[in-house]
Amino acid sequence: LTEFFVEPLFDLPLTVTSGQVFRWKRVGREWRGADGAIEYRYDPGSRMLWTTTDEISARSYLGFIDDPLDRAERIRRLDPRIGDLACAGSGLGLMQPTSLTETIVSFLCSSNNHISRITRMVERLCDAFGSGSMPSMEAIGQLGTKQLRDLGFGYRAEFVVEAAQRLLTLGNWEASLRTHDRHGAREALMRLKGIGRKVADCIALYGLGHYDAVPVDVHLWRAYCHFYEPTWRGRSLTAKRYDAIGDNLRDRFGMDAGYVQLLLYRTVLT
DNA sequence: TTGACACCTTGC
DNA sequence: CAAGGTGTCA
Repeated sequence: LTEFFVEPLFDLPLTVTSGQVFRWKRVGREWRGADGAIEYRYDPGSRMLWTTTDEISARSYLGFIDDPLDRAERIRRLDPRIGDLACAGSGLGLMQPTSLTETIVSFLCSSNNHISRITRMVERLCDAFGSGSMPSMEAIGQLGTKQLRDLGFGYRAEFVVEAAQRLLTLGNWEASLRTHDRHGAREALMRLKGIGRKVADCIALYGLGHYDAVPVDVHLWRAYCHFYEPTWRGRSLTAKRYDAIGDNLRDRFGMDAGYVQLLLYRTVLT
């Protein structure tokens, strides 16, 4: 049981509501969140964070870094327009959840879906096991697709169960995924039904720590067209254009590419 | 390589 | 009627 003070520069509510994780919610005056079996509570008034893990791990999870202004300045130097967003949003953290199972399940649920429903689906899955925490991949692999449909997963029920079963055939699937580099991880993940480029890149960025992964959703597509490729406005997001966007942002921002993606996404979000 | 379409639910 | 896409098929 750990309690610590969160620096004023870090914006926890902004960070945990930015679509990187889905099990945070406001309860009265405070915020409560969960990552796998780890629990969090935060009081915005006192800026105190309470957690069942240790402070180092909690800060890593939240994407807290010591030099957010340096990162913002670094980005501003590479592209002043994006840098202005970075300076304004320097309290936004790039999260690193420890539960890879939760990240995979969450983003499997994210396709063609609302954040509010993604949250409901993940919460219901956790509640279905009584513990209230994310079940193991083994437990998920043993679920029936009907059970998940009853929990509101819709057609993604098949994706989740099949993905779990496929991963489990790897034997030590988590260690296996973590040995890959960014591209290798994406290739491996995309072999699973229900995981395309976008979902694979989300898992690589948030779940596997590949900070140069660039998930491209419809919001980032619009923002990218606005800033970098006006001729693409109104066109469709093809696989080729998708990969060109990631390559370009990596050329421009290097290992900050994933964070730039988050900034742009968060900015466009209502 | 590109575009078109269906797909479970739910929130607006 | 669209939502942080993906699979499938011309």
